[in-house]
Amino acid sequence: MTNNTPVTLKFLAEKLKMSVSTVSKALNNYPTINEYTKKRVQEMARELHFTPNKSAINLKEKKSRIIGIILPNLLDHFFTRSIYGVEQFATQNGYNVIISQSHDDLEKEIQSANMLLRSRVDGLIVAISKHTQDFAHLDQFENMGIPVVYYTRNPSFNLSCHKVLGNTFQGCYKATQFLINRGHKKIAYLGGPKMINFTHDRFNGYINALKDNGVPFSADLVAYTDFDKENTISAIQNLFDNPQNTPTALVAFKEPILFDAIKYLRSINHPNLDQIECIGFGNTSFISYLDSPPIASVEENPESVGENAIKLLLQLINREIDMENYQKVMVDCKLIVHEA
Amino acid sequence: MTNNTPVTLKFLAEKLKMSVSTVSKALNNYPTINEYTKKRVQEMARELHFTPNKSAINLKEKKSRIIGIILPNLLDHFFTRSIYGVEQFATQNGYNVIISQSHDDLEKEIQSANMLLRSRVDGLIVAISKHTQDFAHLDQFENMGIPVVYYTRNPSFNLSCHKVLGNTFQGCYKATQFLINRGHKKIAYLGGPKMINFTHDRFNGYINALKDNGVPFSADLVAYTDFDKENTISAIQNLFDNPQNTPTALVAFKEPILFDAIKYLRSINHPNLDQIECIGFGNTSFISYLDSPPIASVEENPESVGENAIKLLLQLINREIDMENYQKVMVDCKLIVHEA
DNA sequence: ACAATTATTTCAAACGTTTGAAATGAGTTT
DNA sequence: AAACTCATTTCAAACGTTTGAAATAATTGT
Repeated sequence: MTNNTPVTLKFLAEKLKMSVSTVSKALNNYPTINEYTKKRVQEMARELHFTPNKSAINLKEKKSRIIGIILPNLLDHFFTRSIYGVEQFATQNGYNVIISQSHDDLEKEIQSANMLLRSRVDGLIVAISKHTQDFAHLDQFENMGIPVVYYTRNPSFNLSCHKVLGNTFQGCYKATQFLINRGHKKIAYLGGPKMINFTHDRFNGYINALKDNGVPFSADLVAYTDFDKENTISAIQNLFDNPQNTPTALVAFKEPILFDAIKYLRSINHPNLDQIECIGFGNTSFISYLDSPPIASVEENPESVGENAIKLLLQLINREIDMENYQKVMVDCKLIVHEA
Repeated sequence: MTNNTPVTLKFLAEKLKMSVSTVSKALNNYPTINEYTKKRVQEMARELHFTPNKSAINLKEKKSRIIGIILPNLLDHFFTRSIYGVEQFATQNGYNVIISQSHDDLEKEIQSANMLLRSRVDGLIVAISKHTQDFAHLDQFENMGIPVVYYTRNPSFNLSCHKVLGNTFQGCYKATQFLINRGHKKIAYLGGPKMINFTHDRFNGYINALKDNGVPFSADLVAYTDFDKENTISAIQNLFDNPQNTPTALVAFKEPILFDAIKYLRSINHPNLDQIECIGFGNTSFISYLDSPPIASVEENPESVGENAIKLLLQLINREIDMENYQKVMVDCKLIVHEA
């Protein structure tokens, strides 16, 4: 049932014995085209299943109505949820989205960037890989006048770029404050990989909450881990190695890390485990299945982060905001207290 | 720092004082072009950051080197993992991937299909929405000579399409067999939404394993649920409502459903909960955090499903397999027994 | 009936590439 | 010096669309 001649404007024009431009204008509902003509053209187009060729349109219009997203991976629910926000708003505004995973690999990120550049995306939203230090592959876009919005993972030192971030400082502050309010004095902080910049923002939130409440800070109560399990366990061992002076609460960088930590403490039958209250970033749906769930979660509102990123990007694309007028948008976190 | 004149072949040609075709051929490494010329062109291209315009190429070549994926959503790890397989193999073969979520909404699925059609994807991989009964929006592709591979969720009644499926019959058979081998006689089956076709394949796997082992079947031991929590609970109530004649094992359609079930049984303090052995489809990473984890999981190998889908699709695109020669590929499931 | 006005359609160029055919240029051979 | 090679470059058309300007057709006023 395969058609051999593709259905193009030209083909329609020949069928209808009129010019290509009339057909084009009729389909695009130009006011100068006679209503009856429009009807005939549209009917024929429908009948023959005419589908405009986007490549041709892009070429002519010099824009693709595609926006690109580069992110580390799709297995992290933060990112998949953020895409939801992007896609929703993009589609509403007539844009399509190409998602490309870097798998936290710089080489792959460069490849993704190049392919999106060749595809002439109208704008780019990117969460950089763990290893991105050099930004040549991303700067290309701005050099070609294509706006870039960094979201979540961004070059922290660089002020000359547009950013949309979770207000992770505030999230960690809230979490710490919450634990202090519940009477905890020895609150541990388990941070994430040090090269991810907001590890430090969270730490600052933690520190500031302590300070503002007159709770003394102790370096013994701070440890770091990457997402690796063994690493987490040894960090936890450091934090909890002193049985008579053990933390009573824990703020963790991300829930999977927290779960590993809790699991470990259970496995060694930590004496005060029941009294330890934990909070992690993420608000995973799986929490409801855990037997000793965290007392609360820091909800980072990824959909909102995504939505803010695409909103900003569209403003840049439409030149409603000047590209050199660098924006920084912060999305608040919300502390979700889980029912007992 | 925005360039005003875009760097095109023409622009390079003018700079180098040669014709557009020479530049094009030089960049594409034509043998008729002088080596020194090639060097000069390539150098200039690099220097000016020339990026070929994919829309123009697509238009000329009549192919996009893009393959489209439509799937219900990205929150289900089955799908995100399957994408991994697709992307990997696609990239290796010079194809890019556009992912579009239907959110299990038919209208959205139709929109996605149309946009991918306009983008002139070279092939389509699709897992249909729960509500897809009519396939006009997907048949369009085949009518235009664009191959379509259905994966996982597919029109079960339709033999005239290419399919890549998890061998869900075999997976459920294995799970049931495993439980029988462990001495269970009263094994419950908790199925998924009836409109998802492989709900029935799994049921058949269950039934056949019972039959092959001479274990009597009882309709009381079968219940269905969609992904809704209340629904699951009432299904579980039906299965376990008779305290003196309760199942000793359970095979569940999908792990989140299983987790809801277990959680409910705990919440009512079901007397024999400790003896009940459960298996679900999915092999979620979160299992390791559960206190009463399933004894085993049916691993559906989504990466492999994805990889098989893209492999088949590429063969169809390259006309190595005739489009009318409908293929059906089954990917085996693996039973993963969790350590105690 | 003829110009003037308005409605409608068509022309033609452009977007950035690719590619077979034709042209050019530099050597060779006679 | 004419004729022939061969290497290299250029021409020109094509892909499918959009759009301002020009052309044509239909309607109105006088």
